[in-house]
Amino acid sequence: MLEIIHDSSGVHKRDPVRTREKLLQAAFSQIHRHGFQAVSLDEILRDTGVTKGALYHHFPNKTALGYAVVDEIIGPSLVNYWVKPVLEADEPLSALQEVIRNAGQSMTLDEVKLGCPLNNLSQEMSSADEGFRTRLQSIYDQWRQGLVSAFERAVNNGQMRDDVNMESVASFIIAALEGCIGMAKNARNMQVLMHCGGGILDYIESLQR
Amino acid sequence: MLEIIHDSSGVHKRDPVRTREKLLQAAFSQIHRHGFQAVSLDEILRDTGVTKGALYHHFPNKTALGYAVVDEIIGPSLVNYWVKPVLEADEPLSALQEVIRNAGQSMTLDEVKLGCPLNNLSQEMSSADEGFRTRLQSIYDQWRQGLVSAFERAVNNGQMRDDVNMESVASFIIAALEGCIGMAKNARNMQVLMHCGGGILDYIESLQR
DNA sequence: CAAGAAACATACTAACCAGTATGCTTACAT
DNA sequence: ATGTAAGCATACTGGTTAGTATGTTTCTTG
Repeated sequence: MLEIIHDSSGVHKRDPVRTREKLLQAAFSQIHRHGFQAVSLDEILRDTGVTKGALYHHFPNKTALGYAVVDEIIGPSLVNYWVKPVLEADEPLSALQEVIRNAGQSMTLDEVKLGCPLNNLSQEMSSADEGFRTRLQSIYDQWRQGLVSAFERAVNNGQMRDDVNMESVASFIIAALEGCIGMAKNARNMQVLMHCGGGILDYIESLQR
Repeated sequence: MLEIIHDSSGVHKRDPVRTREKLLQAAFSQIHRHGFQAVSLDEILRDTGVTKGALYHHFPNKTALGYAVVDEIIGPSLVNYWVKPVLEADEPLSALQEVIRNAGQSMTLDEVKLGCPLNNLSQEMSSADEGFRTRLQSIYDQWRQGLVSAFERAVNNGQMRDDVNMESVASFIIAALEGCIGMAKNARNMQVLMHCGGGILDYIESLQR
């Protein structure tokens, strides 16, 4: 009666690496939108066209899928976007300001509404699941340590004041950034993001010498 | 066979006001710990000893209970703790610093682990339920407007620089505060809270004249 | 090419949870 | 005191969800 019209090739090619990647991406997207606990595995399966058997072949349970999203997507992309450019720059403070400005300008309202994946997950899961908390914490640690070593270079180059506690400054900047995005997310307002971001830029400016 | 040993008086006194209050408090506590969506109504009923019939007599559904927690508990307590003292003080900037210092010192590690109820709920619910978002946003608005009018007084008294955008400053301070608490919550670490808080205090100091 | 393992597919289960139906009890107004 | 409504109690329902059981197909390797 009904022809099989799916997969035009007529052949069921298998690509376990790609299947796993599709699951990770769909899971990330869903988690970003709804939070980990509110995510339905069935929804992920619908999004990807993968079946339950395949999902549970690649991941032992929902939590493991969440961990993989943190380790393989959220962590690397944050380091890549926020840490690496600052770490590699000749003028770390200016580079940091540039990254922040760039984020503020390139972010769409839709992205603002979703908030920062790292902060979202932290707030949701840190008290519910220790495995999430430690994984997310290690991302924050990388971020902070990246800023600190960038600051050390800036001080050595005579580009930055040396009368500040670099750990404190790094923590404060990260916290302020997450706070700004969270604020703008709730307000659904780009201007709030810009206002807050401006405060951070001013603060960083005050570290320059 | 089995005597009724509960309620020693032997009489079932009714106190609808108190019943409602118990539900609100238990709901607040559960929401603070687990987030709104993860809260089980059955758990609230267990905590309070109230039955499902009573709960649904006082609240039409779970969402309405959540709204009431925001309107009647989270909002008032935030205004009372963070806004009123600053609004009434002779020296608003110093008063704000004092409130922040006080919060940092009086907060226990357990409280830090739970995070800020306002921020927790915002991050969780702002994209999931518009009713929550607007209610929480109006709390943030009260806070911000409170700070702005405090700043206006400070400027008029010659206690504060007049070359800053007060809305921006207020937004930035609130965002930084929430960011700090969120950071410390995930780190489960009082020192992180103190470091970040120190950054905010320094920033406020830079507004003084 | 055969055999075993990896990769998937389908159907099912058990638990949980918000919400409902229904009936009983206390309080209050007339 | 009595009728009526507010306040509360209990049992149930329908839907959803993570996870499992079991079978089938594709791939790899000797």
